[in-house]
Amino acid sequence: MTPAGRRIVTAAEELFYDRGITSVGVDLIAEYSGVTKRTLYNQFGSKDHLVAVYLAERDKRWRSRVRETVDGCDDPAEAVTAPFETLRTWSEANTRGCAFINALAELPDPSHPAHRIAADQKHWLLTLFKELATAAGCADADTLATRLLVLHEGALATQPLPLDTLPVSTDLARALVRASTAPGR
Amino acid sequence: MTPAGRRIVTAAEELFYDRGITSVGVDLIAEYSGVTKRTLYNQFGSKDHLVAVYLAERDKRWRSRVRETVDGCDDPAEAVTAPFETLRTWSEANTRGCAFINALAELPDPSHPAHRIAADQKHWLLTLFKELATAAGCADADTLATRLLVLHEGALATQPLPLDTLPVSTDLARALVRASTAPGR
DNA sequence: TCGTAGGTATACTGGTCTGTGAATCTGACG
DNA sequence: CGTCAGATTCACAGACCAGTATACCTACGA
Repeated sequence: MTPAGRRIVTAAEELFYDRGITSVGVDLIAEYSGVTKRTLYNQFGSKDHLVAVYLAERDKRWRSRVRETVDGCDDPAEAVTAPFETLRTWSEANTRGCAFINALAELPDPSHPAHRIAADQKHWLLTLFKELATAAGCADADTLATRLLVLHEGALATQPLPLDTLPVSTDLARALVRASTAPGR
Repeated sequence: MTPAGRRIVTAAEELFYDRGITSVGVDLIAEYSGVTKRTLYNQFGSKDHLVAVYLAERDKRWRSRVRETVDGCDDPAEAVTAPFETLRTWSEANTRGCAFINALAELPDPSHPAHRIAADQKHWLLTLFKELATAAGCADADTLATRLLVLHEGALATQPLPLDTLPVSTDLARALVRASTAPGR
């Protein structure tokens, strides 16, 4: 990707997330990234494609943050709930909820690439939870993983509201992991 | 509200939810409800106001459905998770996630009436969970209520994705209620 | 030295959007 | 019969939007 292309994606990430995809026009993105609209179209071809790149790039950044947090855990049981810790720091700069759920809300057409990207992201997180739970020796890793995903998404979805759900979600997630690794079970 | 006004709101409920607020123009709503655009503006003044009415009306319908389900429960412990049962039947005709979360995604301006309506809705559900938990004699009703809310919103948010999270969420919700009313605690 | 890729500058097309103006119609109710 | 609110008809303003056309500039590598 050319330097101009990179600047465009950076601007798109900020504007699309903060103001919504439909509300942000290509002219604004071009102006914001100090680039001509012609360049934007030479690089990405269409707004829809730029939206797809924006989501894919954001997904990539988020996954590497999660991976970092997971790898920074000594205890395998602690690692299972590492994505909740990522969410805590991630939320400091991202207070408009989940970019992928939001994108689905704005782009109802199921054939839009955004739908595949969003589905892939959630599926990736579910699989990660499964793998981490299995590695930590949790009972019924499949159910536990789905439970953790629901808690994660619930905390993320309610983030734009004045409810402060993350601490409670994280606590419950840890309790579930603890319970499924308890010697009694 | 005049008969025409009611038809407009009905059309708006369907179109806004299924296709997104920004993607649906007032012309489409007018055509869909068999009414002139002039009438629409005479009744509601602006699209933003119509959006607010749409959300308020949907909220009203949903609350009465929840109340019905709650009132249909014999066991107070069963009543605590009644909103999850409502969500099950509600989801049969509403597969695009939460209309309020979606509205926040599309309307980033915090001064838009949609924000207040959405916040009120989630706050109402949280309070309901608290009341029901207290009535059922649950320990730590406040924390339990927040946990249930997160599960509810998580199931709702992941609904547009191919994940089938509702059964697992409902099971966990019931288990949490059971645990907090156990004689041991 | 010359071609080419990446970028700039600017004007423009065709369409859609929210919202308004002005005149007319219709039916219920006093 | 007269009034008036609700509704229709239809044209139109003004803004914005995605995407295109054309011409030009610049740096770099064969």
